[in-house]
Amino acid sequence: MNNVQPTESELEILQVLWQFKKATVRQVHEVLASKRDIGYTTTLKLMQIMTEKKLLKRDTNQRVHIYQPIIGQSSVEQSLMQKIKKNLFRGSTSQLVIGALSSDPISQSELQEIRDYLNSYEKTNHSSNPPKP
Amino acid sequence: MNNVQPTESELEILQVLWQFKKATVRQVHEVLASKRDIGYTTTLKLMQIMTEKKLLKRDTNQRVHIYQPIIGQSSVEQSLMQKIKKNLFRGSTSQLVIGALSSDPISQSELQEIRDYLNSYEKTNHSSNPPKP
DNA sequence: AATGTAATACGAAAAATTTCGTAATGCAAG
DNA sequence: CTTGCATTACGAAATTTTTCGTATTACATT
Repeated sequence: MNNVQPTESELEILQVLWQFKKATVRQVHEVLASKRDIGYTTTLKLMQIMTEKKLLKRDTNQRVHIYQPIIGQSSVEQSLMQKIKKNLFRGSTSQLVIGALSSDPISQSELQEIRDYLNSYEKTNHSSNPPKP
Repeated sequence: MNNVQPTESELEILQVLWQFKKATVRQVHEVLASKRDIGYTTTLKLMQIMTEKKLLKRDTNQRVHIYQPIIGQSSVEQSLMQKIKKNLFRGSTSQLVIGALSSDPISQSELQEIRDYLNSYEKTNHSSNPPKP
């Protein structure tokens, strides 16, 4: 369940489904339509294609189909970040992180969140010279 | 010089040019071709299109044209990271950073690099409650 | 000057993604 | 039952991105 590369539009839809857990086409469409110009059948078609691609599954027992994401948010995050790291930061995780940090001003509380994460990371991971690809 | 969204292939080419500072089509092509199957004229055409789009500039004084990137690596990094943050991390910078961190194991030295960055960041930026979009 | 080589120019095909029109279907209200 | 409405199914157009074939041009070698 690794190298998933949803398209731009597919990501929009996954976003909604990750949040809602499950939803009808109409529900998803309403969210998309609130953000940009898009027709209902476009949303429908996309979700149908995503179902073929096994990005989503659907329950067709009811007249109104219920869709659910199959792939998890974190696995998509992972592969997207890996790709960016590879394509833009020459494979350097620290550069990627620093790039993320400089993408915007950040609040003290967010800063603290990150420090906490770093600390916990260090505790659970003692390998002083981890693998290089 | 902000919202640049190079395509996948365009990014490959920018990568090379950011590294080389300037290069001919052949030089760029050789790098791409070492990584994947691609024809010379494909590389050429891409670079010509990128020149039209003002992603690159070229010196046509010589028979062999010399290309240079117009957009900087950091501005592309910025807009890419912004986009991912928005589309995948619901706008949270700290989540983005944590996502970057968990994209792979990280070495002590890289970890230190990040801590250093955080420290310097805190020193130069005293706003305790920065803007939210 | 003629020829061979390597470069650019250009158009268009191929592939991938996004969009939507139209038809078919099932359900509910009258 | 029939009409109206909201849904899904489906095909294909439109758009964007990638790819490459062919033509043209400039230069170096002979």
